[in-house]
Amino acid sequence: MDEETGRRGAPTISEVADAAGVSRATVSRAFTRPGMLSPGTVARVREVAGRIGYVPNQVARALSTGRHGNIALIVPDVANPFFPPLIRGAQARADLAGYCLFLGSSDEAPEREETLVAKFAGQVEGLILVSSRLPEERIRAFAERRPIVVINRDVSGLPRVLIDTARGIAAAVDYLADLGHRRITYVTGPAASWSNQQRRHAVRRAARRRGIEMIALPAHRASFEAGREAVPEILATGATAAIAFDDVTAQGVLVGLAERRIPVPERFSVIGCDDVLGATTFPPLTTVSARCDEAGEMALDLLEDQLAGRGLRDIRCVLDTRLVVRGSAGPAPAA
Amino acid sequence: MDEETGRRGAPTISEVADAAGVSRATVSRAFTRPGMLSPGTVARVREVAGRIGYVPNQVARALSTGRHGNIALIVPDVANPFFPPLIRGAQARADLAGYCLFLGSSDEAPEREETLVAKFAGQVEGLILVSSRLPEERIRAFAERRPIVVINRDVSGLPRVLIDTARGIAAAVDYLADLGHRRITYVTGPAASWSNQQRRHAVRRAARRRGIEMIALPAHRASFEAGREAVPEILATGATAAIAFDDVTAQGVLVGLAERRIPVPERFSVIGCDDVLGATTFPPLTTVSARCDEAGEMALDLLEDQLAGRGLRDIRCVLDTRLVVRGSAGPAPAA
DNA sequence: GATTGACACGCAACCGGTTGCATTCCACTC
DNA sequence: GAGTGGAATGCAACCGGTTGCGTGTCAATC
Repeated sequence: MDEETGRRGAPTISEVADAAGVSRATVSRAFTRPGMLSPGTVARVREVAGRIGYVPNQVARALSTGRHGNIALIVPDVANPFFPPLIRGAQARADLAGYCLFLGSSDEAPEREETLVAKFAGQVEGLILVSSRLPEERIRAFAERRPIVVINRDVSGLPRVLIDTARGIAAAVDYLADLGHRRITYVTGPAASWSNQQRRHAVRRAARRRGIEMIALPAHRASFEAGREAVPEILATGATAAIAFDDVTAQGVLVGLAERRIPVPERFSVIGCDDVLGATTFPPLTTVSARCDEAGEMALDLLEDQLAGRGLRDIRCVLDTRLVVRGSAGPAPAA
Repeated sequence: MDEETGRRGAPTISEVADAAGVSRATVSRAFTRPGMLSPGTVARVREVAGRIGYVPNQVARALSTGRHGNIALIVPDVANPFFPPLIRGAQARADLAGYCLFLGSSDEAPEREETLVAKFAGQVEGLILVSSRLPEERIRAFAERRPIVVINRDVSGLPRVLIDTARGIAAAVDYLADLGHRRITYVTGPAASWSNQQRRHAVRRAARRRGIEMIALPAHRASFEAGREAVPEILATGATAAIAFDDVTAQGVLVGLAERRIPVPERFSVIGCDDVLGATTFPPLTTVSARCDEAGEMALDLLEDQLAGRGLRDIRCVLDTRLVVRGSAGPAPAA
């Protein structure tokens, strides 16, 4: 008993062994391989263990077996609503497989991500990196030490899951074109982001195919504010609709328009991407669903395969997307 | 080298010792107590270690020292915007103190929280439980094993930080009263929540003091939808303003009002609580700031004190709040 | 020149589990 | 009654670090 804190050291396997009159090996097996022991012994050991409050020490177990039972999931920013569904998906799968999920948030800073990964690497069996901001060679270096699965980052040679918004974006452009829009803008996201590049190209391609004009506007900062501040520029282009890099940016656009008393969708149409806001905006946001939850599930399945020794090293899972029509896009206003 | 995966076992302290021609103890000390060794030895050992890619094994270290260098932070739901600022605050402090923060999300389910805490308990030095949904005796039981700090839960005997919204709420009621509102509603949050009870009482007390009428409306579900669905009931009371349990609920109210083309704040005023949405709504939400980031910082500081052996076991930190005026509340409409 | 003490380093035990192998016991077969 | 095989359990090494204590070296002191 620690005098200072009143907290006593947890009972160890040896104490249980003494109390039950068996060897430490037997206690260990009573928990890990009960089939090896006589039913009576198992019951007796467990009873004693329960009585004195013994809980196997995970750390010691990990040291001798090399298996920690933990998986780390690192995201750039927990505050970004894109990630929680993904986290939840991964967590559900981790539960099923008996793994404990450790979450880390890097605040979009590569250095923080680096230290986070390094610290986690020693305590988990594998890691999932979401929208990693790390240089590719660093990711590869870590992958030498531990199995790694990446999400939304196309690192060849590693298992990766990519959300392919191209199809959904194309549907969004078609939708706008069908509604009579002839000039649209794309409000850009982080320049370094794989998703942003992919989305921007998708908008451009689809617009060209439909013969409508597309103007890309650089985002000066992150997300919401970027969207809000882009509104004057958007309007200056003479466009009648905007597709935003993500839902949060789209929400910014929505607010910027509301501030100028421009009714949506009557006078201007807005489409987001990711479908993370649900119907919490006004008007409810028409958006491209990214199925983030499935991305999380899939990443965990891939990692599990790696850990089990089965599963390919170089596998590229692409998740398709579709347009979710709500109320923020409508017919182009008469000129 | 593992034939299957191409991944080799990490170099151990023994390999470094052999390569550098010193004992394992010396290698260990070269990293943990360089002052004990001659500068030349330290340099040589580190050089060799770096060359063969040695990284101290955290698990082994934790086993022998009992110090893991990890802290767990468990929240009910990462998707709730209340938590990210708190997480960030805690993380910043953890960095400073050299701890690695493990995050867990319990999805509001006590059983999940229970297993999460149990799994984490063996691998961290201490835990922070935010808005825990666990029965008090369970929290106490875990606190026997590891230092625990709780946030927004008044468990006597444990270090706890409480966000006291009473003052801010009172200011909000005063503000509304000053603007001429005579009947207001409070849109309730989760019944089991400590914060909800506290806020509800605060509204009632302040309303009585100012001699205005206060009507509490039960929330049928969580947050956003609760707010949106409460709008008809709110309007039926004849009230001219609403204070919502939290910002997300307030956002729901805002959307519900917008759907009915009721302009805010011209015809109805809305005030939220927590200040987690910033100015991302339209109109920007007037709200009671909860200083969640500071709560996270403070909790980590308290935990650190516990771990260092200093610090009281039974300490109750109360964070004050204040009203943040934006644009969602205005003068009461003329009757 | 013997004594002393600081310094640098090695030895070996220890943290709390797991596990290959040896041992004991017993029922069963020939 | 000796031989055999399987079931139940113990022994002891091992996982990869940390650390108290002991030893050897060398310069300073008397």
